[in-house]
Amino acid sequence: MKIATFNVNSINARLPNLLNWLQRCQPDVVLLQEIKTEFNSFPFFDLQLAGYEAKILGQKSYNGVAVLSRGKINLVREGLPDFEDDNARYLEAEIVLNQDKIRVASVYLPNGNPPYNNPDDETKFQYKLQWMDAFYRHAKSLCENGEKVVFGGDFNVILTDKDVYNPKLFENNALFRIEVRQKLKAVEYLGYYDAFRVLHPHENGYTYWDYSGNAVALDNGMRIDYFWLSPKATDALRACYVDKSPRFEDKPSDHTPLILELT
DNA sequence: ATGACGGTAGCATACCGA
Repeated sequence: MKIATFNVNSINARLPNLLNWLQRCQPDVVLLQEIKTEFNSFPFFDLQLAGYEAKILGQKSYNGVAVLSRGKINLVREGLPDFEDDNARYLEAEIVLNQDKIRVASVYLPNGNPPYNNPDDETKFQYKLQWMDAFYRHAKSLCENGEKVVFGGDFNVILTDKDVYNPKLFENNALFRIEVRQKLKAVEYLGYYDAFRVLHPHENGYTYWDYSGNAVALDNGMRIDYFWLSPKATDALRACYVDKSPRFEDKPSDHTPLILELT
């Protein structure tokens, strides 16, 4: 089973790029982030023609997450439990494919940096920390039932120095501050595995390059998209790798897909 | 310190992003 996570930075702006990539990659399940649209303007029909059913938690202009699958999708929850959230950032589903059943979630963490015109405003950072606490609590409740759980998405956290091209530049950035790294580490200590890092201890694994500053050519990237697997899912882990190809196409997202293969 | 670049809303410019 091939599962992908892809922050598309608007599904409607990205549709040709996304459809070309689906055709090449042929994933069974796709977790999308930043679809930036509501139900009524989501391209269900184009995706159906490409062979995918879709469940979405949409939002106009910002955020928005989706789960695509070639098999049946049973919606489990929209948003994190016991957490009031104005933003569409979490969608959990049960996928049944070839008599295999897994729980997947498309996850889009808050960025957490202050607005440019108010650099001392910590409101967004506090929201990010609260969001991560709610995610931790939910991840903890799921790790106790021993099933295959796959959290995939844009976690907006640079875990270590190795996960960014210039750690010094990001010292005070909300993606790299010690508070968020500790909170994501805490999820790992619950018993979840960072699928890419398990298999590739030395590669940088960048999944994001800024649009500006010739970042792709200079490989000025960061690893902020992850698959976090429960122990049962990790037992089935066969491969995890970055597919950089969509980043070189016309009108790319600033992220590129991370691919997971389970036996 | 600022801008580089891109998307959306909605029509000029503000907001968001990582």
